[in-house]
Amino acid sequence: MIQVFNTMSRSKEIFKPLKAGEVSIYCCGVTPYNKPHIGNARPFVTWDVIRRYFARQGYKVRYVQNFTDVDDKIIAAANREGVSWTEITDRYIRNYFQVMDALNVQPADVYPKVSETIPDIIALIETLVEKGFAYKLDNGDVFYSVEADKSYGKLSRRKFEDMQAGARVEVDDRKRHPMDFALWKAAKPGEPAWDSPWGKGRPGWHIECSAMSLKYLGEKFDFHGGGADLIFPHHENEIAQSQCALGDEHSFAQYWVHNGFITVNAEKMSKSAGNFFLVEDILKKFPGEVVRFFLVQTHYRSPLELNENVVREAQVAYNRLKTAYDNLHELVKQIEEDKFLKGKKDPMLTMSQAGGLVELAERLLAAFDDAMNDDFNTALAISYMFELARDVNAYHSDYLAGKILPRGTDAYMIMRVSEIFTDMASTIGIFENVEDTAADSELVDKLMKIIVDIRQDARKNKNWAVADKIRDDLKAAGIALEDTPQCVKWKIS
RNA sequence: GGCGACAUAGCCAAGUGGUAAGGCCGAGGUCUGCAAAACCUCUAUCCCCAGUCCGAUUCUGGGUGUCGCCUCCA
Repeated sequence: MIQVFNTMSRSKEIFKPLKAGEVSIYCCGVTPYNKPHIGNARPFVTWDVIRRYFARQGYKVRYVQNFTDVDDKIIAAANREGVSWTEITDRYIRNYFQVMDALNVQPADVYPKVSETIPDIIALIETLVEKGFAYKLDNGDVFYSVEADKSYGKLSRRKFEDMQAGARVEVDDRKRHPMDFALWKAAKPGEPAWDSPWGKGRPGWHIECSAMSLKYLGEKFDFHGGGADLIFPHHENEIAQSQCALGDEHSFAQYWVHNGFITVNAEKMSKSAGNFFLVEDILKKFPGEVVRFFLVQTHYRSPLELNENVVREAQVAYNRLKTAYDNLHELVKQIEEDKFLKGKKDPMLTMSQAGGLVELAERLLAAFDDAMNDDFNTALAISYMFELARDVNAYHSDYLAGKILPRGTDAYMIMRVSEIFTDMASTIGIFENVEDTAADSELVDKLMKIIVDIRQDARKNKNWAVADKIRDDLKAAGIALEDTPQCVKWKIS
């Protein structure tokens, strides 16, 4: 049973899929007019974890995320640079995919664009005009009439009177009500424009998401999400347009999920405030999976303060889990190479030494799922990974010390523990880009073996000065050596 | 002005009507030639006041503080 905090009801609700065993999700994507900052990336990582979890629970997931590629800011950027608007959108869509790839975000099933959905948008506006929810002006603009919609404001829970109408909304005498918003904007010279029943023009903001979500997910779908700043006016307006056009207040998204903001000095990161950090720049200092781990270590609805220190802490924590992950794989490798698995049993080693560990792992996996079931509480879920890591590392230490060997029943138990830990890791989306440094590993492996052998000879002769110099110099070069009872390990730090 | 959220150890961060997960940092210890890694041990009565209750950090009211939305914004 999965519970989700629904912004519409402001409470946790039991998730009931519209179609058994299936989940449909629409997440508001980006307007490709510049590079994404870390705050922009948060919803996509959040939804990536949610969809991964649903998939692991056996749901068939359909995930749609749009590009709003027709927009004032895009046109402004194109004019500023003296290039076509498509050059701007192509460039930043490409950049978006690069960044998401680095953060290990799985691709959506569909990436609709406004420019490719114009007929559907026009049809939707026509319906709204016909039903009396929208009106056309002489210049070709079409506005949505909030007064015609009795339930307008239900998501953000606000009333027109409360909104200081006119104070911060652009005054426009042509509108029937100050809160009315544009569905269609009449073309101005030099702007992208399409033919419509109201003359040449382009869609306003909001209508495109209604059209795209309805087109690719149907009149009813399970989830709609994005950053909390989209609650009003964007999602409010999407609901208004969609439900009035469809004539069904139960249509459109069933659950509204909004993530909290990333803050800098406790204040919301935003492009307009200028206090933002591009994902691209953070990735120059930290691996993508570390940045991702940093994001999911906190519950998605909580604010997340960003500074270099907290990301560095996340890196240390990430490395701790990675060590356990590597230790498990080392054990599994040992098991796979162990001839004992192929038949005979060692009478001295039949007693289970991994029994406690596998029991703990199964219990923690259940706890992990419970946490995820409770509104996708990744912070709690991850804490169980740390608990498992502790005992895995303890077992691994005993193995290195020669105290135990994962044989017989224990071999299977360790493989199960590894499976569980990997399962948890892949749900939050880490330890999947492990091949990063392995590209030229063959040569490096050979070189390291030579160096380590020389150092081992020095150690045998108690020539500590040479042994330590090799270790220190390697450390300075970014390679850490660890002497264990059985072998010398090295890793690029 | 309207609406809303949050306030937990040095830092980050979960959570519950019955005296509080996890991570970072720090201290001590085991192991090691030394180190690293790993493991063990130690570090909070949950912003303030009042109320409800046998009992509140968790519920209610008030206060203080911080932040958000109401304009583009993830």
